[in-house]
Amino acid sequence: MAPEPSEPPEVAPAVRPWVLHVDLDQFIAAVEILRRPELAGLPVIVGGRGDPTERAVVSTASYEARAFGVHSGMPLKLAVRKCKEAVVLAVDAPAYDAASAEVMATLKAVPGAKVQVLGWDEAFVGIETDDPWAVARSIQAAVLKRTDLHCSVGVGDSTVRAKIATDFGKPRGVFELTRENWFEVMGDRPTTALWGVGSRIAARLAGHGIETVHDLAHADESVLVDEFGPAMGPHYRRLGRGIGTTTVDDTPWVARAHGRETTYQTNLVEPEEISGALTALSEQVVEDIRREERACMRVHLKVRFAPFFTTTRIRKLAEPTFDASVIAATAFDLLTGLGDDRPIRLLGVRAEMVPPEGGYDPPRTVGRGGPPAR
DNA sequence: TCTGGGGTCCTAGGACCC
DNA sequence: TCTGGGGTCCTAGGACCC
Repeated sequence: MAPEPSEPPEVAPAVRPWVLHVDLDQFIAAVEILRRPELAGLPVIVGGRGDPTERAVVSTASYEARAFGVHSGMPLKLAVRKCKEAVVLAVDAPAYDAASAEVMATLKAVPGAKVQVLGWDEAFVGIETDDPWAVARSIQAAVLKRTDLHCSVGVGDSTVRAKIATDFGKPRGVFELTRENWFEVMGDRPTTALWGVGSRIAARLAGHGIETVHDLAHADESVLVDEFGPAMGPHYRRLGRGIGTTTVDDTPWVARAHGRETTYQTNLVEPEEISGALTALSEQVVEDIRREERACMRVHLKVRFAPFFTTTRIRKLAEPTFDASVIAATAFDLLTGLGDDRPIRLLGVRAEMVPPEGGYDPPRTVGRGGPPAR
């Protein structure tokens, strides 16, 4: 039994490892507004080729456009219907690559920081400090000074908590989420508030009466194992408690695969145009894997038939290859094997590459965010 | 309303081997 | 005739994230 202290101890804050999650505010829209200052304050939507009559979705909307109910992932046609006065711009990936590189270089220049890049506009920063808020503020200032871009920072004692904290800080703010305030902040929120729980998982959890983060944290582990398996079941319960890795992994990211996919403005029907499309996609994929000098060992075909049915097929190749015609022929063969002659809206070809010497270690979860390796 | 394009990882079940 | 138990590899499919 701990004695009651007569007065609170005056202790200096200890130096501890912290995880900071840095997330740029409306990144893509912000980059566009930087080079077209006259757009500041206007509703800006970036998506597709900038033509709202085409099949495309919103990549990012400015805060002004979001006020109209426009958000990422929304069909462009619907977005402009909601916000008729919006300025619609084409996606310019090279511009965002360049801006992103500046931001990440700024983060890597923070003394003692380990940086794990998660995407164009976000990264974990691991740092040992007695004042994570001061570090967060200095990062915001440094990024703004170098790139004219604003960011929000989540401060946490795990990657999961830091990542989730950021949203509460947006825009341009800092928010801290730790073991101390986790349940106070998150306990009553729906499970979808967790990084890695989407609508499908949430629905399966709800089937067991698990609706909130608190419910998940205190759920019967055997129920979760039965529903989700021995790896994912316990993982979801840990997620509900905000428990995750406490270290930031700054080893360079190694891609497992490269793929290209295209949604056709008019559906494909003729075999010749289908095989032509697969050839074009395969050639693009080969450009990417040649750059990495890692051959294709498995071909993934993705097909979206009209009106809206998507399926994938995989085939391992007898020999690793850089030959686009082999990849295209394999994809065509997989497509033929489906025996489905409905018109095609989308085709995708992905090349899974030969792993580097010694395999993938450590396994990375970039772009997924969540489940533990192993 | 009508749904992009880039990724990663997990599970289940069948084939096959010892 | 009835049928083990362990392991690996492969494919199909699902789910999630930015």
